[in-house]
Amino acid sequence: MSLDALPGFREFYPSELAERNFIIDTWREVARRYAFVEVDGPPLEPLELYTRKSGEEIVGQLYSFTDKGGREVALRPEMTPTLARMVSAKANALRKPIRWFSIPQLFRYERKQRGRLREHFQLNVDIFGEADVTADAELLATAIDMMRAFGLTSSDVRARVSDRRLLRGLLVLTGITDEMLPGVYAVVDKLDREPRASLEAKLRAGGLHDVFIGRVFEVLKHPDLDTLRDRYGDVPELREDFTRLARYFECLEALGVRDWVEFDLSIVRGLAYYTGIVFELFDAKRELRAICGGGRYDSLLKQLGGTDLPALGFGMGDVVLGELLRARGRMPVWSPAVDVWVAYADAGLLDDAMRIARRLRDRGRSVEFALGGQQLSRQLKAASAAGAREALVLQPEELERGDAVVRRLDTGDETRVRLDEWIGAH
RNA sequence: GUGACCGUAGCUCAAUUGGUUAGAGCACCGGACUGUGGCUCCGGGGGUUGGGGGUUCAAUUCCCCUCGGUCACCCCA
Repeated sequence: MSLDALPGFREFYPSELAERNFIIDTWREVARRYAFVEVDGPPLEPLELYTRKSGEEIVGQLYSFTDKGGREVALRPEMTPTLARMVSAKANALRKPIRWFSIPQLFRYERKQRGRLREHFQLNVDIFGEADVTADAELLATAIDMMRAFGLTSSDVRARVSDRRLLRGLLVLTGITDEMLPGVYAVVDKLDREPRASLEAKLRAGGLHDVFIGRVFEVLKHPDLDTLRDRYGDVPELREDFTRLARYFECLEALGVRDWVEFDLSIVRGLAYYTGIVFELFDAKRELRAICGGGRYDSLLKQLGGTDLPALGFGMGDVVLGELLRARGRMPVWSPAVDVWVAYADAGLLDDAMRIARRLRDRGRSVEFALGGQQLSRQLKAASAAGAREALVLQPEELERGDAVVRRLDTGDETRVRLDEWIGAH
């Protein structure tokens, strides 16, 4: 074929679609346990929904075009702006806190890489209208419980959490101003991936004096919470942040996920709109990209021109997660499954086979038979290949008497049955 | 967007220093075993060697361009 699928877009053959469905079904099931309800929005949105504010980072990677009506439109690169609009439109009518999840297919125009395509399915779980840290813990517990539902353990997957308010407070103490913060966040985000020298160079290029640079690294060399508290716990401006984080970990303990989580001040997340506790889930061996990321974005709804509601949420894509599940042997191997194969010894019995298939299908069974008049040995071979558990073998004389043979395809055992009774028992 | 490496049937790979109609295994379809499958044997379809151009008597093999893939960077979901 000369017309291949576009780069970065996937075709799902049966086994691949089965894997995708396994992931999505598990997401739905756990979201349901946590009492989140599912919503969805348009896959195509006005371009301005993303260019207006959101993150300017996204704009360069938008899958956008002009439609036939002259509108500038974009395939959705993320779900949050749509959700923000939906919440704002009915903010007064919706019971708070609003607990929503959605599983949109998202699109980005960028170079394909491992774990990163131009299209993916992403679970979004969000809570709107709750400012208390309990909601932050509930959200992370949901993400972690999903890992558990996939059969992964706390030695397969780790969660790292931080709080942008604490990080900001610590940096402000060192004399960093709000204008310098974005540049510093960008460097903090790369703390464990790049050598210190190149990070310092970046800060310097961002206009920071060496004095500040030294102080920034001084703060960041205490990644664990206890050390930070010992050192900065008495600072009045930070007291609230330490109290909140302590409560956060208490909640995580009560929700049963504490042992999956570690504090890491260097987690800031790329998106500019996060305002509070942020987190990432990643494989413990650090072989793959982040599995999931999220946090609190209290001011986003208002910034997008909607209601002023506190909000928090996370996104989890199917691509990295799928890679991890396969690598850890947690992805079910798909095989076809047919309940009953109706085989006929004589092509003249094909119509009888169809009538019997019809009756079994009416009863909800998955039934297949040879569409072309194949010889019996072919039919049974096909029945095995189709994953049929049993074959109903029709013979002219037996059928005349209302009998048939049921052959179990795994053991080869055969039993003679009264056809009507056997069908009725299904 | 930048850089490096790699492109032979659906998949995994062959093809002697460039040498005739590019082969094999698996998979698929069919035949043999003619009231019963998984084994075995036999056969079949399927490749303008990613595409285009160049060098040569001759290119899967050498050179250039292009497209695609992989990895890293960038950026992030």
